[in-house]
Amino acid sequence: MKEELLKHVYQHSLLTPNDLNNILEFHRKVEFEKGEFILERGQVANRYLIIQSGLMRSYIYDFNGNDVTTDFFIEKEIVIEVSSLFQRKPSKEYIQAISDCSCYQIDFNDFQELFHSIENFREWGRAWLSQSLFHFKKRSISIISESAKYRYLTLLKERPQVVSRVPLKHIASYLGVTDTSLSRIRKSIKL
Amino acid sequence: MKEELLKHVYQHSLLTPNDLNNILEFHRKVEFEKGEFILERGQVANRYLIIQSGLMRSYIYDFNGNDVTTDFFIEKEIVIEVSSLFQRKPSKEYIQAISDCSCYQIDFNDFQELFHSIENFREWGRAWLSQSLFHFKKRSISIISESAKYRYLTLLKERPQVVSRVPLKHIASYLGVTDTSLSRIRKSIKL
DNA sequence: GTCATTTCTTGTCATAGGACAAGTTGTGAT
DNA sequence: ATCACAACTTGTCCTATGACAAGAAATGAC
Repeated sequence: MKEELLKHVYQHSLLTPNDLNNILEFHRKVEFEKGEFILERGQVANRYLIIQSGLMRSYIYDFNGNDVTTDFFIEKEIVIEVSSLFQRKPSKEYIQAISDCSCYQIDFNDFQELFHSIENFREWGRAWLSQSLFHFKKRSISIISESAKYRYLTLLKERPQVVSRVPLKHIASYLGVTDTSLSRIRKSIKL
Repeated sequence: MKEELLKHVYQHSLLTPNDLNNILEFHRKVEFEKGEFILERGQVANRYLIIQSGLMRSYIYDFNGNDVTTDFFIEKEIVIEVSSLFQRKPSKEYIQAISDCSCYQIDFNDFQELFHSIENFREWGRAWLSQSLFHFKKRSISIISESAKYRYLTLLKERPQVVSRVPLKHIASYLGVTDTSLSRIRKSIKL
């Protein structure tokens, strides 16, 4: 189970079975209850997680004091606050479990050791970061140039698991609309 | 001149003078004329640049065929399309010189060699990528939760060089408003 | 210079989505 | 079962910004 999950996450054409086993060794199981914080504003992240079951979200308070969901994390995904973890600085974001979650965690120090000792692991890591950057670029463009309805339909298509399991208001803040508007968008789709 | 510029870009507490010299060796001067493309859609990026003088922008065509500016690059900044360069895949974006530019370039293969051989260089690289990710996250949040006027004022404060040297329409598409609106925003500020 | 093209401004009108408020439904705790 | 609270819906009204169009100003080519 652990092995299957982690191999899926770290699949990268160039990692040898040996490297992979070495990497897996450093992951240990952790559990979180619904509502629990994985990271809070002001803390320096010291690990990242891979979700085996459950659902999380990251969010931030904007200058009006509204909470804005920045991302969702579901099974087989990596839960990380990149800039806090890799720049060793206090997080602006919160990460919270939306449901009970069971995860594997790796500590920063162990990650560092692997990163600097396994060339193909850093290739994997860099590719992952690049992918993530691409994702956030796309998100900006989508907010700029697509209607709220279209953005919702896209999310529905690309992340149906998220849409069906997360409270509407969090989806709304992720999409950049009010919960009222999203409720109307849903209505207009059903009709 | 070269040395000063590149040392500024690669400043990272842990790089030794020796490492730094090693890195500088692989950078060579390149020039671009106004309007010239550094990268076009469909190409796989094979280098990145550091601008010594001049100004560039990256953009993408959204699904309506409008060009959306994704970023600006000025002196002392790194011009790169991360996901194309590090995932070795065709770029979705264009990068174009807005004015004549003189730059230093490093090829992907040389970068790879340095990246995998100098531990502190990869620390620098990872920190840079993390910072960049943070920047794009902030951008999404800003588009979601701030008014167009406020976003413009912020850009004006944080990147005055960009605002004063780039045609209004590119700034408008970067901010996610029409050029008409931005023109009105400018007017309202002057009054 | 002068012509063409691009950039920017301004006007009018339309509309997506916000603000606020009231209600309804759902869910969990005891 | 019932209470409290969170989640969602719906109504009314309002505003920031878009769409389109016409003109003015700046820029560049010859």
